[in-house]
Amino acid sequence: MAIKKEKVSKELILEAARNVFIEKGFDGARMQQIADRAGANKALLHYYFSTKESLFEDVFKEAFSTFAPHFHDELLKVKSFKSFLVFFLDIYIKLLLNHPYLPLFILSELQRNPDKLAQIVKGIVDFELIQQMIKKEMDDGNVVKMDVRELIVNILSLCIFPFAGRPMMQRVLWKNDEVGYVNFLNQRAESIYKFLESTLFINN
Amino acid sequence: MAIKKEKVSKELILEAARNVFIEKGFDGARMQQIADRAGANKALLHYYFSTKESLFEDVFKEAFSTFAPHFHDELLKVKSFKSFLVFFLDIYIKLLLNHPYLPLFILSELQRNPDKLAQIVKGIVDFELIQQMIKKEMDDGNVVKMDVRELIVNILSLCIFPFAGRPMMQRVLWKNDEVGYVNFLNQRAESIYKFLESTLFINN
DNA sequence: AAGTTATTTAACCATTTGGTTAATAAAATA
DNA sequence: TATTTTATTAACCAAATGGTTAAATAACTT
Repeated sequence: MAIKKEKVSKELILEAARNVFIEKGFDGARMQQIADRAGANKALLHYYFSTKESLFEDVFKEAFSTFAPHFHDELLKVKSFKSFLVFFLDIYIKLLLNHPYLPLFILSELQRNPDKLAQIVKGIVDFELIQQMIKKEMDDGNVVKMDVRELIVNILSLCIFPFAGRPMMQRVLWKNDEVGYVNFLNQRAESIYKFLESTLFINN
Repeated sequence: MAIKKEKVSKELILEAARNVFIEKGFDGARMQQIADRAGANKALLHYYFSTKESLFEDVFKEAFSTFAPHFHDELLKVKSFKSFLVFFLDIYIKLLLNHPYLPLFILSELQRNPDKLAQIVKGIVDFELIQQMIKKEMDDGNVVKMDVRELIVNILSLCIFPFAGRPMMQRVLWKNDEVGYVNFLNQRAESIYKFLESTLFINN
């Protein structure tokens, strides 16, 4: 049986690199494995992306952009923090369901190489507008007063940890029942909202 | 200046291995670096711990035992979920403050090698008693009714994520102000309690 | 079609890495 | 003290790994 030869290109390599790096991390990833998964010769990786570091940086930057919450347009359209929260939880949990390995990948690579990688992704994420918006809602008496950054960390904790901590949580709390855990994750946006509702909102 | 020769032993090697593995992960760790940091010859690592894998497993098991919440005695002594929560947050956040790199280490290694490592740490962590206790408190009307496992995940999220997500959170929300972030972490036990109080407890 | 450029590959290469060996030094034991 | 066991080391080794090179093939240009 002849080996089916497909078009090999920069994009196929990037795609393979994404998979391998996110699965194994920078240190665990092998250029040969990326080449194999792309159906390409290893030298071709160096032809398009000069070094492993450089290829990784491309992957990381893109991954970070995906993972980092973006607020631009929806922030402006929305009329209260309450509806923002509903909206945000919906899209962000959906995103994590589509990219469940991103959190741990981003966080561990960032920890292993904080300065260099932070440099690479500088300016991609910006919480300024959100912070202002929440602050205003607190001043207006719609949201319970607390440290805004703390509130954001709490919300992100509740979103991200179930994905990042899955290898542990699923085992010890769901007795390794994958279906059950996926159900839990699928409900996550609503669960978080319900959980937070009574804590956060005044005049409800 | 003569090089000071100290006693080199199994414990020094383990100590060095702990540091290096937790800092770099299994794939990023180098036996030579562990040897150097222990002030020992590389062959000595293989004398005491036969392979890198085996040395890593020892380190991982110990690290997991430290990281995993333990409930034994305090669970029995405590009279309500409310006081349990106060107690738990205090000791667990203190533990994380003392071992801030553990969460990301455990979680990423567990994700890279779930089955093997889960096998190694099987039985170390057990949430059964806690779940029963919380369930009873819900039935008694002291705690708001919800899925118990979900509640536990929420609490652990709020505890662990600020540490695991520090490389990202500190930059984007604290503008890389280390002192500010450490303050935040130091307050964490109280903050979490205050945040949860209004959500969780009935008749307060 | 001829010439030029871009893509792709097989074969190498130097370095790093986990691991081994055989010999030495230090303790323990008799 | 003599001997046996334990601890420690320098020197190696084979495999793996990121990276290079020079040649071949395919794709454009003219």
